[in-house]
Amino acid sequence: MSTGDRGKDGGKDRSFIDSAFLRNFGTERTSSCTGACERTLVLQFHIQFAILSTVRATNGRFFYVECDYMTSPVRVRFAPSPTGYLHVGGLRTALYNFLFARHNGGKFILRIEDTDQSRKVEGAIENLVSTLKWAGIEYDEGIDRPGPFGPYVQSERLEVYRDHARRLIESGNAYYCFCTPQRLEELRRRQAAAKLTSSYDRRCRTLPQKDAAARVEAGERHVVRMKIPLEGDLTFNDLIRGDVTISYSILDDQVILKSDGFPTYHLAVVVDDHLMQISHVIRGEEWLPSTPKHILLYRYFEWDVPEFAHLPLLLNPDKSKLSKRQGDVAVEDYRAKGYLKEAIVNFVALLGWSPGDEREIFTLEELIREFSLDRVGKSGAVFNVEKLNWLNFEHLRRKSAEEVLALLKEELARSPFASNIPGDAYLLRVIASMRERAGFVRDFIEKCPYFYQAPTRYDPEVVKKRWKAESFSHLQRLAQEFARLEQPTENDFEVALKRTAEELKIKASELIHPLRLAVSGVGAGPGLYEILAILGKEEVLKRIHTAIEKVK
RNA sequence: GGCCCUAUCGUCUAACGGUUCAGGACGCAGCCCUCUCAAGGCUGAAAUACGGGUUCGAUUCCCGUUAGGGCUACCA
Repeated sequence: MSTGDRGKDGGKDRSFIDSAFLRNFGTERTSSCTGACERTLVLQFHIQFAILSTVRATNGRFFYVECDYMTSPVRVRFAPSPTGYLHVGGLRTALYNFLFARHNGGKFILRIEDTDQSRKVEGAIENLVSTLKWAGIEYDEGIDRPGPFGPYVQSERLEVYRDHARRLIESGNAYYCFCTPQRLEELRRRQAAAKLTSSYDRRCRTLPQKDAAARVEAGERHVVRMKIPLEGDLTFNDLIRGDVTISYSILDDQVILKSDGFPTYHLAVVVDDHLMQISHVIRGEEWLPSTPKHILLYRYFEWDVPEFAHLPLLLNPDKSKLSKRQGDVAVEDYRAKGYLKEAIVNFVALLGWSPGDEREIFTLEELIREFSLDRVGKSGAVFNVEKLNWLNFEHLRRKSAEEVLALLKEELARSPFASNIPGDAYLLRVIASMRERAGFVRDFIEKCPYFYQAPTRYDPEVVKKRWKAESFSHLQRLAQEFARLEQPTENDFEVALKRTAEELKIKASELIHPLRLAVSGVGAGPGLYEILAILGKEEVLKRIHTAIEKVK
């Protein structure tokens, strides 16, 4: 919990606080505790639903709290730059924003941050959008969901940023800079050689505004830089980390408008977040150090500052920031590998957030119901595929047979058995028998190809272990028994097999194992009688005869 | 280098100063079940980085050390 001071408002304290808190503490508590105590409480409990419009002392000791309940003050956004694929870290950021919005009855916006022309990748936006939608993360406003604050693509808003840059120059909070990249490069080299912290030396900051304007007018290449106060520091509150203080002395006069006329992230994010009425900025921890620059911009524009929540990073197994080279990082990769969206969403939600009790399996709806920022942790989390696999298994298990059937048919269409896909009734029986053996949909094919095709080879290991010299005659005899059955069920097969074993004076397992090998080619799988019943008498007999000929 | 953030089993985490031999989950090992493989059940190994404080009492609060990460661009 933290203070949510929204700044300049004529001395009035305006904090975001939780409506539930207000209901609980609003009237009764205020009159039963001292002003100082109440104030502390309010500040500690601040959350997000209502604006505290008045906090004033009466009879010298008590505070009364009045509040305006806002209908739906929460507006959050996911603002990726379209550089190719959707990173799992990005998916988590998007998910947390989405969950936060839905949980609080707010809006979730998708904004594309494509202000770096050199990093633009063809088709990246489409891919981003389709992956997000696949995962079930639906946004209320965005590229293809028009809203009142569009356009939602930054490259289509260049005029807005230029206007705002101009405003900052006029108010004296930014200035034109004509330093060439060469000079800056040289500057950095000298600073490095002298073992100094590299930063812009602010040469153009003191240029007379008139001269600078004239040079711009004359067409001289330039950028716009924001002014950082020469001394002091800035403390802001992060919903996840608490107070963070950063000294101005280490901040650069950041470029906010590039020489190509595009804004940098810092300008664009602040302008858009304000114009789009974003209430909470929930983003990756990599932005924590530059947040003071953003807050400074809000102040320069005289805008209210939104709440900030910086999410811990996702890590590689070696704890470095999750990146390519150490496994897959694209959501698309996991999708292609056959992971269920339910599993990925569940898994990613648990990387940094926990429900507080011992539940592990969540649907998206349950996550919406349970999610809250104050149960988000502060430390980075390693992306651990083992647990994702387990979650995939759990979510697959929870799907109805019909759902799995649909998925299986899609998978079969892409498989070697595409030309000969069995009917639904048959597939349903396969699904029932393979359920607890399948972690992925494709396991209903790959772990039991014998349901789609007679074995073409017999696992040599199993042959060695289970196939005895007598097995030929035993199976011969068994085939004769089976041949007499009419439309045999699982139980009929079992009874017939046990009777045969008795007559042969051998243990049932001496028939079971060779038979399993004969019909499936492998040594593992569902119960044998289940397999037999699914395959059917004719197929079983055929496979027994083939095995007798081919196994040696 | 400078600045910022972080620190509980191998991994994800719970514990919001006190019924904690630090709980759960994944993974791992063993046992049970069993026609195999799974699933399931039971059991086990496994953690508060270190050092100082504060306190009657610290995983929990403070400081330092160490370690890891992030940032340090006319990239986001």
